[in-house]
Amino acid sequence: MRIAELSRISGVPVPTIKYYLREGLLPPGELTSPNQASYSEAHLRRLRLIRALVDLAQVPVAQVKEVLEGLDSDTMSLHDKIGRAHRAITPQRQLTSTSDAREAATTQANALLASHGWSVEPDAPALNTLIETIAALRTLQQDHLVSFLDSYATAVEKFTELEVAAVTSPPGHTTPDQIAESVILGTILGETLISSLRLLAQESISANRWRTTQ
Amino acid sequence: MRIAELSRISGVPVPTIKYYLREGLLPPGELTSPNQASYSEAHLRRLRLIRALVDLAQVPVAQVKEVLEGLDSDTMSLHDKIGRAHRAITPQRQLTSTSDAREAATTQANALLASHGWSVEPDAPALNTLIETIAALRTLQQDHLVSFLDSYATAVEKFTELEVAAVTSPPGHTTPDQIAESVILGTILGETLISSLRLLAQESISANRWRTTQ
DNA sequence: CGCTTATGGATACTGATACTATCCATACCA
DNA sequence: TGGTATGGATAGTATCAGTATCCATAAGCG
Repeated sequence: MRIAELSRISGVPVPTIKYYLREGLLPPGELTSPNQASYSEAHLRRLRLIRALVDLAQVPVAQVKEVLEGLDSDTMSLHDKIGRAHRAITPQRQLTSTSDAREAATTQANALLASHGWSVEPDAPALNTLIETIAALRTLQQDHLVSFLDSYATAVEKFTELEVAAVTSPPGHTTPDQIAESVILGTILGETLISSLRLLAQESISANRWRTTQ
Repeated sequence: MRIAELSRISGVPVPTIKYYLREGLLPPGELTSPNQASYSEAHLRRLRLIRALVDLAQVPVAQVKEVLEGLDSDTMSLHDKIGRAHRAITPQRQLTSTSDAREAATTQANALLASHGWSVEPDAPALNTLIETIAALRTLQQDHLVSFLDSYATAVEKFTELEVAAVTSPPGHTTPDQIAESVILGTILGETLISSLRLLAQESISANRWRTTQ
């Protein structure tokens, strides 16, 4: 198919497709002549994947590129591909807390990891976020939220087990490529899914509880 | 205190504080003379709140303003304040799915809400996200993830109950203002917290399972 | 065959966002 | 009393995610 059809089917404007091609998010079409290329189903699928990450999961275009390069690699382990995806969806946050608040939060975060038997790299992107968030909540005197961390972690473990189960026992497809794509989509779009479910649950509970009170 | 001290304690540059003042995120200091103002502990606290929302939760500045205006309102119900916060952290997403995929996803989303007894407004910001995400996952042939939606929702309910408990039975403070702030922080920073915990759990499980395989 | 439309590739432009930088008249501080 | 800080206003900057324009060529139609 040509670019106009790709655009029509996907709903993505032609200039935007050209932009993704320029940025290397989308591999070039197969050239049939110097200024004519044909795009395949794989391009359509890739384009849809890009839009899901950009529009739904709000992943910056440059990070989407990183994720896709990981997906396309055939030397990288699945664990490393997941690491790339994690780095892509975790914004680099500067250290905003004071050093002693940060130290206390670090201790608490490490204790939490240890008590749940989670072993992660000390420079895991999410670890910094966790530490900074704990520090911020403490500084803002919201310690009660922090005290629920452990229960949060327990509930989160359930998610992750579900996800791993969903992905390692897939119904039909089983090529490593497809599994990798499932895992990455589960990681990234799963976030969007959980977030929206949480907000919906909150809205429902909140409506019952606080609609009339101040 | 003066602006230099506010900057020093908070770690936020003076020009940035001025920017927040201009944008109305931070109320003006009390003028002691035409070009001299003094800032209080309340300003420091508000500034920290702004930075937590902007830096940690990645809420756009314009949306932070919305949230704060909600917090400061004394006529708005807590439920409406939460609604503002939800709108602030849910990006307005254009409809990207085809209309029949969207229709199918809508049906499924509504069935999910019904089966969990969640009643939400039909224009709840998160509902659109949920629908679009389901539609995208189906289009990308990731139905197995969709089939776990129900278990996700069950796990999410636990979160929300925990959060409501954390907020409605606070240890010390109980003024409506403080409760509102706690709820909004729980809603927004809770998202950041859960997200980072999920990534950490994933990394740990992934390391054990997929470090060596492809 | 000729004419309109589409295409690939390159380059330039745009609008939004979140700051930074400068200026200036005044005020505090040693 | 002179150097630094301040409030307020205005202007400038960097980044991001597209859009727009151009051009030479190619495809499709009559």
